[in-house]
Amino acid sequence: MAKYDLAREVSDKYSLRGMVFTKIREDILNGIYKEHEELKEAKIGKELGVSRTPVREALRQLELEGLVQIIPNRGAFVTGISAKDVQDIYMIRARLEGLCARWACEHITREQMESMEENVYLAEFHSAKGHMEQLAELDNQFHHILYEACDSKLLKHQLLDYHEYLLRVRRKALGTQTRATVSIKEHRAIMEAIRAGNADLAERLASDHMTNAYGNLVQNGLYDIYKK
Amino acid sequence: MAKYDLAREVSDKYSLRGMVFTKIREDILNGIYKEHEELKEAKIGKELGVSRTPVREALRQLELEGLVQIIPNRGAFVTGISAKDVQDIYMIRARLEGLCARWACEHITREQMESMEENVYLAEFHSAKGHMEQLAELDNQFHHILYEACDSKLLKHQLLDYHEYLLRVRRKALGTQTRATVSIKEHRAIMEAIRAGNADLAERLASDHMTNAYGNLVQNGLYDIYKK
DNA sequence: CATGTATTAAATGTATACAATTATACATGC
DNA sequence: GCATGTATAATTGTATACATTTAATACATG
Repeated sequence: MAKYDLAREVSDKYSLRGMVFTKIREDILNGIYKEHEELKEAKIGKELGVSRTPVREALRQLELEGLVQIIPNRGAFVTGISAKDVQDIYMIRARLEGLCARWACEHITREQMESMEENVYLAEFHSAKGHMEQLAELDNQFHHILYEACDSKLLKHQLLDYHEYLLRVRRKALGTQTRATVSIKEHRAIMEAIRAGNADLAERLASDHMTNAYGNLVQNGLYDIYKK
Repeated sequence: MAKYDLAREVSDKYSLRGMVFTKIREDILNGIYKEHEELKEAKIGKELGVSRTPVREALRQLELEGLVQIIPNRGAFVTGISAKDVQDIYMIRARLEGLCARWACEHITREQMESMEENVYLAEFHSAKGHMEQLAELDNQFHHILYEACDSKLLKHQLLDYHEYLLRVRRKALGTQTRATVSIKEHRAIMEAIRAGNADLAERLASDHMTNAYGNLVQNGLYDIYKK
């Protein structure tokens, strides 16, 4: 579980900078800081009880994450995620999750395979029982296991980026029971393709899984994360 | 030309931090700082005539770029690019350049299309004349035009990242005349597919273009950028 | 001689002070 | 009334000082 945690190696959580980074990041992803809002170093530092230095460093990092835009001598502003951005990310992920599934066919360990199977079983169980709360976390976990299993530091890093970027969007999308049910079926199909070592099938299924998720998102009008 | 420049919007070049960021980045990519070498804030600051503050900020950003690893309370170390990393990047790029070409079919502007055509003509000309020096830059330019034409901020950003990451590798790979000739032919095919609006073909050609480039790289034993 | 420990040195982490830049308010001129 | 210019305030950019942590060294001990 901790093994597939969202925690990123980068930006240690125990330094002030790391904490500030994580805090601002979450506040942006949770909509506490709105699009185009200015993030003033002194104000944030005061709120968190730290000096400007760690705040500055955190903001500079968030710039590279694409969550804030820094205009020299002006300040840091929250860069919103547009509807097109969301669409682009899903299409990009469709390709990359496909590639990830393909590589997982070759590189998945016995332990990871068992984790994945267990994840699918659990999801099916909770879905049948109507425990919707657990499903979001299980969905998270499924993808993290997949990212680990592809055995590519770079691809994993990239997919984690996008995955976290869309956290808010995804939470809402999985709220609808029908999508959750379908999603789990797709997870099972992907899992079985990987277990069978069928790379072509696994790639196609994982890719379609993303396309379908996005289709569901659009269908429910949830594509604009700042409107709903 | 300037329009398709390598310059990144992020990390302004005119602040000290931006300059330090760019400098260290280039020094790593050019092999001046070797793999696992420690980058000490005070030393670098002294060499560049600035204080530790902009150096620190630059290092923290480079961490997110994946070029350095920062161990808390220990220091910043150059993270090398392994042979597997290079392979992974080419495979990832194969997918993403394909997607990029697909989107370019729909979104390319008349002006961009003309730039691309001109680029191919010029490359063919210089190739025939044996002007190898120009080809690397033209190859750069071709891909940058493509990244612009896809009209996706996110995809462009991602591909630029990988593209710059592999700068050194690519320069060497294009050194062989045979590959340069083939590469230009592939550029022409991609260009014509985009002009014809054939998205499926464009995607496949752009994807294969990457696969072939990597194949050439391996064939010439250039995959380990730290050995050769 | 090897090993463990205390001391010292050096590096990073953070806070603060100062400089440079930008935004705001208000006055002045047309 | 509107534009423009200037003074002031606020904010970021950078440098430096201090705190904390880690690494290195010397030395004592078995």
